[in-house]
Amino acid sequence: MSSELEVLRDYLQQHGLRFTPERESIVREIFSRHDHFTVDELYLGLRQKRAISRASLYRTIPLLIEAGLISEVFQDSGQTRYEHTYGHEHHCHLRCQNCGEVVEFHEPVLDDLEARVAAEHGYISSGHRLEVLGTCPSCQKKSSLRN
Amino acid sequence: MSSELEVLRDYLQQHGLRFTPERESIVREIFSRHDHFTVDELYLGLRQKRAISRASLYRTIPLLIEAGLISEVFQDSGQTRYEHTYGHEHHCHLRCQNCGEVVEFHEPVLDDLEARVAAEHGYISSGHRLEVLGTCPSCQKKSSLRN
DNA sequence: GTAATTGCAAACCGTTTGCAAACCG
DNA sequence: CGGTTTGCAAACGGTTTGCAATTAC
Repeated sequence: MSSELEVLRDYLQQHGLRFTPERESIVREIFSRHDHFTVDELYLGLRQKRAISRASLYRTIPLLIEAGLISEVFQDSGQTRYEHTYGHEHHCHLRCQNCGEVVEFHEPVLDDLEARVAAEHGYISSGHRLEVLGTCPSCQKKSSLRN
Repeated sequence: MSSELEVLRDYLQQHGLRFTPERESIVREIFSRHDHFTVDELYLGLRQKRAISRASLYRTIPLLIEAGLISEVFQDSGQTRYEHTYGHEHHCHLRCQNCGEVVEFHEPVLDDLEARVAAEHGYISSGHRLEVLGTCPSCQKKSSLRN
């Protein structure tokens, strides 16, 4: 069981890339937060510790995805949101269309369904993304007050 | 059972909006194609019949989504892809990460799962989006040839 | 008649890229 | 030392918006 930094180091080495302090800081920052972040939020969070350009963030993110450390979660009004996934059980998202609140849930059934659907069409599956949309309890209250 | 144009007309009327020839053409074009289109593809398709500005397309699409005629399918290298959904059974997508091929499939289990997951968190659900990712048969062959 | 809609062109904004200096191995 | 990485600023491309003319109702 290796840490995210070891995963990064190994990935870089295997691809003839370099382990730089910038890349280390980015991974540290990403694994210190537990939210669905945008590149800009990451930039602002990092800025307090070490100045890193947005360009480097944009260049690093594809590497981290390739290395299996993070993944795209969804699009939020034009911006992509990411989460760290390495070391975490796969999960899906339940999102309130009104306020944007996100709840994570785990449904083992989906793994079987993924494999079955893929097989039925001759595909080899490599993952799935399920988003359930709805209205959260507190937004339900708010809208019932308005009526 | 009403047609897509009637749905459009009703939606517009109920919201104090106008039924224009442009909006009619857009809906006709969308329901004449059976693919996952981008705004630009729609623009090029329409252009042959009636010139409509991209601005009008961008302004009309949110209305059609609100009216329940179309929905976003997924992001494809920066562009949003849509499909017409009115009159069609809800389905999900199996996508090849290599060539982008998309297969649609229907899994009734997901409707139950959607309702159950939502209920468990006090949500009222309004839909779900599941994307299964993998490698299609023909891309599997290609990659086995390379090795 | 009057408010909604259209097309145009400019603005917007997240993301990508060319380049020269800095730096990892 | 050589090739990679960085930061900067400019470019890019999809989408949004202000405005004046047009049009649905």
